[in-house]
Amino acid sequence: MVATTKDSKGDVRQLLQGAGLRPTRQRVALAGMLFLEEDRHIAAEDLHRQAVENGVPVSLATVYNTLHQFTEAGLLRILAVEGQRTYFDTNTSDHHHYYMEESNTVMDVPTGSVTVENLPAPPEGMEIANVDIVIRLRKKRSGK
Amino acid sequence: MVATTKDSKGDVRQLLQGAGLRPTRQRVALAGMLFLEEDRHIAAEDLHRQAVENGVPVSLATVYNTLHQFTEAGLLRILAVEGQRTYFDTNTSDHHHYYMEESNTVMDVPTGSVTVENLPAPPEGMEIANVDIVIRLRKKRSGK
DNA sequence: CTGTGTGCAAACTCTTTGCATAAGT
DNA sequence: ACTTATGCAAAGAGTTTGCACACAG
Repeated sequence: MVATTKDSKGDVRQLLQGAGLRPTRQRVALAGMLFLEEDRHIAAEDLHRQAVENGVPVSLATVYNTLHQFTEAGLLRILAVEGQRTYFDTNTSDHHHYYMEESNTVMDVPTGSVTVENLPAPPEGMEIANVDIVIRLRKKRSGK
Repeated sequence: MVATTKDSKGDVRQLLQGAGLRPTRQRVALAGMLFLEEDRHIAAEDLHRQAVENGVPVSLATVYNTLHQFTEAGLLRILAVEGQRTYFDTNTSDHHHYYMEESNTVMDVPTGSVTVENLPAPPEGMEIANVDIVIRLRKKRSGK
């Protein structure tokens, strides 16, 4: 193994190499921000801002490229929430989401807490790729 | 309550007036295309193209304005599907969708055929605005 | 008539792309 | 060295906006 300052950093490099991606500075840094923390739902601009704040010089175009490369490698998943922004989800397993319009925020619904029943058979010749559930939340208004 | 399939043109005018919208030519024409047919899932550009093909001169900006006005009036609903396009759904009742990436098409899931169980309580101070389920479909591969 | 709606084009946001330069192996 | 990734800026898609003119009531 390579002697690096942190185990986790080495793991990130392996993750990238396993996906056939060169572990460049930018990719290692972005992968670190994405995968060493809790599950995240993030748009390209947010990740770019965070990278710059963390002293990682990376261009927005590279962030977009990288996010798509990670998605193709199966490390990320694209989230379907309304609006023009594309959110990427670091949790690629089967789970669902809360979406808050006011704050433009996405949160995981605790795993296993929603079940879908009576899924109908899909149309002829098609199969279900996945099921996404978005629970849209609003501020509770008591006496407006 | 949405009167569905077979309204007359007069009903469309009433629909608009009931929503506080002047029944202008463009709005009557667009409403006709939207509400006199089966439930539709349509993007602004598609509706605009259809209008022009039908000999209704309307600008794209007006189509956008109108779609948003209809949405505010509760006649339409915005669909959350991935991608940068905004789809409007003429069926505002509780139902869910198939989405086919290959053809960029949205279809209704037959009403009542999906039930969601165990919906978790939303976070403090929030309430559920609605629940959207998108069932993503892909072509079945024979060897499965 | 009076006020609202429409059309046009420009502005805006998010995302992608082309090409020269920089970095990784 | 040789190849692939990055950065920049410009282009692209989709959507919104401002303002003069047109139309509905």
